[in-house]
Amino acid sequence: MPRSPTPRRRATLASLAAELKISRTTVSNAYNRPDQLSAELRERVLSTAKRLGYPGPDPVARSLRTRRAGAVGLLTTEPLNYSFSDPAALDFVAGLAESCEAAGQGLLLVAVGPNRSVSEGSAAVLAAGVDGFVVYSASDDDPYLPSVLQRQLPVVVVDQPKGVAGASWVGIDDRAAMRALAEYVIELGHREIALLTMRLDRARPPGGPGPALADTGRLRNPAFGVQAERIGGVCDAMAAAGLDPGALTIVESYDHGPASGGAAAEVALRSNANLTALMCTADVLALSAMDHLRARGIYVPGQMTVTGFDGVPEALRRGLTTVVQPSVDKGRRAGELLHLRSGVPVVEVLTTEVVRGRTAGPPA
Amino acid sequence: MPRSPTPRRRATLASLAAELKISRTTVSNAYNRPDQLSAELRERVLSTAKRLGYPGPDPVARSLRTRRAGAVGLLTTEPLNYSFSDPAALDFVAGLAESCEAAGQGLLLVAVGPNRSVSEGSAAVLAAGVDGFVVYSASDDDPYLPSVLQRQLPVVVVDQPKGVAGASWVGIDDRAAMRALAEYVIELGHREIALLTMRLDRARPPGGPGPALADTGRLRNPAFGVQAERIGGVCDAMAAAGLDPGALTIVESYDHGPASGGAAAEVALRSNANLTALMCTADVLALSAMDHLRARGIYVPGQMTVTGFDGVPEALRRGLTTVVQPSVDKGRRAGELLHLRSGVPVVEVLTTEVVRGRTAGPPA
DNA sequence: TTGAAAGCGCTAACAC
DNA sequence: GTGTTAGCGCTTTCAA
Repeated sequence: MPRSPTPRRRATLASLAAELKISRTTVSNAYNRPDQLSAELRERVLSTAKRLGYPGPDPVARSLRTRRAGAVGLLTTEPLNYSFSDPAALDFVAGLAESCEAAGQGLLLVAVGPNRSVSEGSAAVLAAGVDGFVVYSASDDDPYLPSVLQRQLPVVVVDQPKGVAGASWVGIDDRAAMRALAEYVIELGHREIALLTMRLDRARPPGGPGPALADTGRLRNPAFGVQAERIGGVCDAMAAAGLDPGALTIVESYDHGPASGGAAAEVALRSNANLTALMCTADVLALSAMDHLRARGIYVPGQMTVTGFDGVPEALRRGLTTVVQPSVDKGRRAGELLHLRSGVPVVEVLTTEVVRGRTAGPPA
Repeated sequence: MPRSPTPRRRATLASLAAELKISRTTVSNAYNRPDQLSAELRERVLSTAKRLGYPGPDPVARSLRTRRAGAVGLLTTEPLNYSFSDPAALDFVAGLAESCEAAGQGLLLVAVGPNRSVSEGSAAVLAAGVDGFVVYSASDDDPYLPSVLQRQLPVVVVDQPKGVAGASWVGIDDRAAMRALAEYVIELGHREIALLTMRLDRARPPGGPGPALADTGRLRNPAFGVQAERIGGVCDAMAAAGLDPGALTIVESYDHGPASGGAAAEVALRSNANLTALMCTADVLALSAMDHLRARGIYVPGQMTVTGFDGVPEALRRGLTTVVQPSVDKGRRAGELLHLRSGVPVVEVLTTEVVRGRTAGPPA
């Protein structure tokens, strides 16, 4: 079965030039600088290319020569379906993708995840053909961060960890935002408050897979700064109101599935039957908690106040009282900082807004 | 401000070798073949590398030399947040990412979207440093497909278009699956049926942005084969039951936002007040339609039967009668076929299952 | 165990 | 408008 002009060896720019008896430069120009040669010659080059099955300049070779990979690497802590199951994370990626697209850059999802060992993951980071990295919401002790830094490429950290030397940072003031929300809850009259958080540390807590009362050790030294900040914000508000932050019931949800919030709410309720408010560090947690409360016949906000964090569409639709943060902008901004490649690390704090929905009211 | 050993010029493998007065081969081996040199020497190489700030072999140069980019390109028709807003698409990407990860390959989201012109998008495809492409659910006349093919790399098409020469294909038998579902609906006694579809063509329909009764022209020659197949499946079932497929009310939803299904349902109801069943070519459409019906006080399934397609988690949770397709597997399989790089195009049809939920019943 | 030589395919200076 | 030259940084025979 003769397959049309398939030379045994793939055509290259050089072979095309030889065929046409012109220089490689001219062929290169035909692709990259159309104005540098006559239209006829260019046409002749392009048509010969088609005839020879030359696919155009090899991207890798070009990258080597120009020192630009044309892509941005995205490092996420969690496996993809996991991290993207949170609409806020998805919005972030969408924003990042948008800015990459506008800059003509690809977005490389670096193959790091639970299927591979840390050394394999590091190898993937070291082997990524990119011009810079975006690190999304990693723990302070993320095992891949050192490899990213080793590359000596521009890095933008989103959300956490804060203070990575030489890297830009984009995020929000989690502590202040959460404090503002907590102040509102306290103002409503709540005194018995529980806080449902996402994981505080990379290491699994001892007590099994489900949500559990947060371990003091984990609370004291959380690897995920964002959670720590949000907890801190609630404590700040309590302290400012003359309440004892130590009385706050904190439940950590290590794995986040669609029902984690409900399970965490259950743990909180069991731990303290007098609770009147459930504050959550993520909307997905709050929404799930609300579902659970409804199933248990606990009315929101009449019997229980529930708040979230993020401002994902479903939360706003359902009237959740929450902090809205600009997730898409975060992604966009992160990309822009990378594409700027000014070299100077930038810290950018985006604004948030407390949205008073229909899920917070005075305690019964 | 003296920044630690920052040579004016970035260290390279060659400069490291020169510094150590050993050959480049040996340095290369220190990174790639630890067994090819003594542990001490390797240690010396690595520590000198650290001292000089050498980040390890340049990925791009290595790719040029080894002829392997170490990444797979993913071409999606829709902008990211758009295509990922469908959980089925997200599952697909998760599956693909998983197989890439297992193969140690990165996943490059190619910068193609509405922010860039077609020629810019094509340039991005031509410039992507990848070893192969996955094309996800593109239209028959997708403007980037030719560029993908031009690259002469392994290609796996997912869902549509079918029959791309030289490319593998992974998908399901949409027609048979939809037919089976329609047979069930007809069997229940439904005669007045509407079908709500996703977009049938890349070009916007004339009648404005919202869902509209499908244009005959678009129906006759849909650019999105999957929709065509699913429509065909319903028609097959009707014809087999002695019904006139021409009586089917078809509403096309060009843009899909979270409320599109409801809007489409409204169009269908207005067009035919006697409808007793709303079949949808996607769960997201069906779920939104159900919300709309509830808001209108139309009881499902008592007054209206609703069916979906895909089997996304929320649909199953809500008891939607639908076709479950293995979206994650689709992604995984697509990746595997690419990593196989056998060269021989493969066609792989995954199995589906009709799930009889709580949203289909006999007509009132 | 190490080294020398030979490119991978391309583009950027610079000359003509 | 076109060609010549010189690498980009690396790996891979092959030979020592």
